[in-house]
Amino acid sequence: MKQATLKDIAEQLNLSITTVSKALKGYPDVSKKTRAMVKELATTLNYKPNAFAVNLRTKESKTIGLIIPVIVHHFFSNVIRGIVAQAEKKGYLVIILQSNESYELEKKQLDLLMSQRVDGIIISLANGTADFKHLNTIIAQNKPLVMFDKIAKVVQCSKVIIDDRKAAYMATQHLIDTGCKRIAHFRGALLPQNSIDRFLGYKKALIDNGFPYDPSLVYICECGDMSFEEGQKNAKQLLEDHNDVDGIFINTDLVAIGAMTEFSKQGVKIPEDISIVGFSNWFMSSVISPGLTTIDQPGYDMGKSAFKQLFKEIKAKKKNKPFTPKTVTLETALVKRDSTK
Amino acid sequence: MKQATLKDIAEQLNLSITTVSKALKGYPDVSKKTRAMVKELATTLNYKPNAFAVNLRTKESKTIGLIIPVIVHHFFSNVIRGIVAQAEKKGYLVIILQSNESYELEKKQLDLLMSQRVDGIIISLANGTADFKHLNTIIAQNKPLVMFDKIAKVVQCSKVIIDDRKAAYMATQHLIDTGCKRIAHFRGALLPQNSIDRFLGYKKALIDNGFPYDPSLVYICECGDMSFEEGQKNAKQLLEDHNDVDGIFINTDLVAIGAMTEFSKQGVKIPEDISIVGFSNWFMSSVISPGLTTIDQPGYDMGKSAFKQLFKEIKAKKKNKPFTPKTVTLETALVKRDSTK
DNA sequence: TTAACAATCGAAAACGTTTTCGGTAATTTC
DNA sequence: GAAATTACCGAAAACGTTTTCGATTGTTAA
Repeated sequence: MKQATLKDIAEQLNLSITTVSKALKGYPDVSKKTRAMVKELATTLNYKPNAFAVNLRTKESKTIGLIIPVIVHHFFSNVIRGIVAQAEKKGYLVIILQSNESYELEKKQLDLLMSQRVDGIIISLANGTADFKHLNTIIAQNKPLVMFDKIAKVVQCSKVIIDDRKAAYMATQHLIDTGCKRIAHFRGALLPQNSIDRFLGYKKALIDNGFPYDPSLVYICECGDMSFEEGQKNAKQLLEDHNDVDGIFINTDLVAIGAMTEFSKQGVKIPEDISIVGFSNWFMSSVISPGLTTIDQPGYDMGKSAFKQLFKEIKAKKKNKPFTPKTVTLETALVKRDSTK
Repeated sequence: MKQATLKDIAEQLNLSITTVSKALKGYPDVSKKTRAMVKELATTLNYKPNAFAVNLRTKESKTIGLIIPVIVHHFFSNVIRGIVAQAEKKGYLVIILQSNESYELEKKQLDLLMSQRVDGIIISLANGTADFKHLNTIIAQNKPLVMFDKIAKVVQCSKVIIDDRKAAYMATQHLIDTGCKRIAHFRGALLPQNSIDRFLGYKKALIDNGFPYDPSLVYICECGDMSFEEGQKNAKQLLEDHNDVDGIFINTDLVAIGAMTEFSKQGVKIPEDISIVGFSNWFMSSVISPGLTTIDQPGYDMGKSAFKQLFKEIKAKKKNKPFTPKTVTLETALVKRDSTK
């Protein structure tokens, strides 16, 4: 029992393929009787239009591609959820690819999506991506493209982001407001824009409050799979290097939790001895003890917003209307818990 | 600059579409000179075969569908990662849909995937799914189908599971071995097979060890979005109902963590007063304190295995070979941490 | 020289839709 | 009763591939 086609229905009812097609699509020039007949047979045969043929004919696939660095990640899986939910509302399917933070894979996957003729692409860049030719190729081919979170500012396409600098500023300011005098920062790798911006926000908050900026208080971690361990490692190092640090703004919750674990092990009390602010508001951060003060990064909303933006561009392209890229900046909020005073 | 087609290349080189196609696909009946010419122009034009046309012609999409109850979930996102990684190796793309634990949505999404003509489907059932007509329809249409984790035993298709009953038995036995005398169980909803099996494993371990089975020690939670809160609620209830319980086997890590939080709040010491064993081995469970003893549920491997199984069926179908459904059972292990003695 | 044979190419059909453009029959209008 | 209109239907082209089956050269064997 293979899938039924228009031809099958047409033959059984002694109609033409044309009429069957029009009956199913509600064209006005087919009588009520035949329309009913066709529709009935279609459901009993469990007819489903062949997407390949429809796509070939209409030149759209009702499918979009999504490339993200990692899937198993609270923030990104929330983004996926937002995109998938919104896409489904508009009748779109989502093909998900994981770049594994690799530039090479990212390139290949973009190619794959292009040959799959998806209607649009949403992407969050791999940490390793420093060259943007592959993205510009997509844009040159007039394929709608939206970047989110890990973006490249120089690429001319729509973007959905948070104001990392402002959020980091808020986080650092909160440490200052609660009495911290010497504030360290565990930052991410040098490349992705957000770890740069978060660092700059941290630095600016210090300077605006008349604190000296001390580079020796800034620790780098790659924030990859080993984030938790890197947090532990940096915490250990910090305790060896400095004995006067009383606050840390940490790039990511997971690193922060790693650091907290190390501090607990060494008898350093949080927040009495050291206050900590994380970034992302992972679910986990509300569950550990003490609860981690952090910046809420709205993953679901970013996904939703990214799809909405993409959808606009897809529609505009369909009507041959020009479209100027737009950058949407979502609000973040400081979530106060018990890791700060 | 739109995407190039075979026709474009053919016209520019004064060749037929046929020859261009054959040149690109390495047919032997095209001279080396023309083959080289064609390939060169193809790359400079950035030619990518139109997947719609290829699919329509070859009747396969190199795409599979995946339906899962929730995306933002440590176990499921690991499964996704396993499937996506394995699929990519074989040149397959994955369309992901989230059923939100809804039977109705699940049905619709299966329809969507069928009309999309995916080459096969991997699914983990929604909790609400008690009727399996929609699955049998897929099988009747001869579309490869693999179920994992939340399965329906009566549906005749390949399955990838763990031995929930055995794992639960192990968990309960561990509580008994470490000295617990009165052991409660927080179980999942009544429907999904695994919460039934875990319950049965718990019960059997009690009986095999000469413990009485006391239904009043079994608490139910839906294990949906509110899992953490349900864990808290059940813990509170348990403290009101019983003062002699010294061990709990809990259906899911997240519920377990909720319970632990509640116990800590009420001054109940873990594991001194009550020992706890969870299920799934979420990353979080290794990070909280005390660390949660739990059953490791190998999400990544399940995903990998599910795709491998599906791939076999797809290949078999292509060759018109019959295929008998196979059930793969993956091993689980008890991960001992500090929530048990 | 002719027949056989490679080597190289192309015409055409097919996959299943959608949509344009006519065509026929039935109905209405004058 | 002829003309105009409406209601209903179908032929055919197109979307971009893949693949079968010939067709046309030039080359070798008899």
